[in-house]
Amino acid sequence: MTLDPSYKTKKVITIGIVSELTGLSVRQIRYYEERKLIFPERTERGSRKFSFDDVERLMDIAAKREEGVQTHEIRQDYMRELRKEEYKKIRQKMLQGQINAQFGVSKNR
Amino acid sequence: MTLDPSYKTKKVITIGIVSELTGLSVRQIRYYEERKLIFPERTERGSRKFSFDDVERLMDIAAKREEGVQTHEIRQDYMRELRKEEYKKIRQKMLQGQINAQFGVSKNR
DNA sequence: CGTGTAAGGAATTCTGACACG
DNA sequence: CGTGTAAGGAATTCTGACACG
Repeated sequence: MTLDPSYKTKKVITIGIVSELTGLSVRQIRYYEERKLIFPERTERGSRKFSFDDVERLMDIAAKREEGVQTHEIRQDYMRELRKEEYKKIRQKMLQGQINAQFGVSKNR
Repeated sequence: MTLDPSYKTKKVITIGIVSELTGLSVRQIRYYEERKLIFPERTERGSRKFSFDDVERLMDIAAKREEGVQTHEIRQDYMRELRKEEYKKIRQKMLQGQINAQFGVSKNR
């Protein structure tokens, strides 16, 4: 269970540098946010801040866009992935619950 | 041997955000660069870019400054640390050389 | 749909300098 | 020595809109 290295998820990179890092135009990056493909945070006065995770995701998006995949498809695929992750976690929890129950019963008998 | 996670050393953070992250004023950060305590990179037009490593180092510097340590002392201590690291690496290499020599000899006999 | 661009304003960053101490 | 500040300029970022397609 890796605790977030935090460097990867902390939102600290401005859009200009993200543009350099990804090769995308700032216009494209803003548009992908509008289409809810990425979720930068904002500084007090409204400037976008991105994480390295966002940068990687943008490179992923760029690759898909080059294949002609539309933004709404990219978003749907992404949400499906998230769902799968959720199920995994839930299954994991239920299993853990059963294990705990087993132990609980055998201990209290 | 951990290969640089690169998130930690990549220079992508602007001075304003570093200021928020560290609680230092941009004036202080610029001054510490002037005193050669940190070494940000520059964008094409000259804006400073820092890494998470730099941010951590700045928090370290801030702590020492609060203890009244002067910038030139902080720099000296830092260079001593770097020297020690160097020695370690060299010792390591020499040791490895001896080991290799041992193996070479025994194999060729 | 996805991206470029000009528009106008606000905030950022830069450097060199003066101030205080 | 270490840090604040006002100064002037350049570059960044933001939003909403028009353009093309």
